[in-house]
Amino acid sequence: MEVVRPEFVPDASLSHEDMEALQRGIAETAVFEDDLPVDPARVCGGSGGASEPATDDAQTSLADATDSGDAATATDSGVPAEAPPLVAGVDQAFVDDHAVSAVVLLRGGEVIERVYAVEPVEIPYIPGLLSFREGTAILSAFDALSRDPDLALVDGSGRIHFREAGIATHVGVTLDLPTVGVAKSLLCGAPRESLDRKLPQGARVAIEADGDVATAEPGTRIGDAVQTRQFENSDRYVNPLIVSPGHRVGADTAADAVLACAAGYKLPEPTRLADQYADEVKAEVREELD
DNA sequence: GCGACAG
DNA sequence: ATCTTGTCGC
Repeated sequence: MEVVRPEFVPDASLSHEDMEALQRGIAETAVFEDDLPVDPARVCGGSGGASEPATDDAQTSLADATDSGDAATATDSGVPAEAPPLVAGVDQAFVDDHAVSAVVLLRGGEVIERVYAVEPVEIPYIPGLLSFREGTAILSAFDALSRDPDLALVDGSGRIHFREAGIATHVGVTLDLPTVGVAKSLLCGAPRESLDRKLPQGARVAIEADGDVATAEPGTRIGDAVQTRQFENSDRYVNPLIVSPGHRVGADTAADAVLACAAGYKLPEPTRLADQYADEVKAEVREELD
């Protein structure tokens, strides 16, 4: 798919000041409410999501996958059955000075396409400016994708960001694609309840803007901590994921989508499979580098 | 000056 | 993110 807003394409040669200015523009353009082409409740596996105590039923097929032919959508029973939404997962891996961005596209829990791109990284990791380091590789991978996803889950923050323009928001606005940010730790903002305790699977704790979020009124809900997985018979516990709207998705739907895509692992399937694919590609790309 | 910070 | 053994839980 292609870039819809060229003015927001991440440019690593900008000064930090200009990068921040660009982020403010991105945040003003971003839509933090539902504006999806599909029913958010059906985003992933045809069945439910993770709300059930993890029995080891469908552990999902190992992704090797070439793909499938296109099955027609038409049904001959009375009502036209809509095909499940196309959900993409995005994640990166690094090899020396190169970023490997992987995008895995799923429909009803099935992998239908996988693409990747390798781009040299121009700048170091700087909290708050992550998209300027990884954005080029991500857009390059999306350019190789043959169809447009209905929704994409991106590793990292979306609205939970100092200027409400995390990597999920940056990518979403640039492509005008509905996105959700899925991070493993909190960049900024304040949980309304302590996260240092064992939360039950399916639980959500709102994250609100605090003084670190320069563009939002303190108290604004900018995302949630979401418990996609939890141990049953143990004193140990799994930390929640930090989920936030990227673009064209509200906080409730962002959390709904992540929980709907959870299949027994902490990470939702799209992101988990993209993470796995990025590692595979990394191993191969590792050699063809001088 | 100090703290604090996705991947 | 990346470098890694063992350990725990399901």
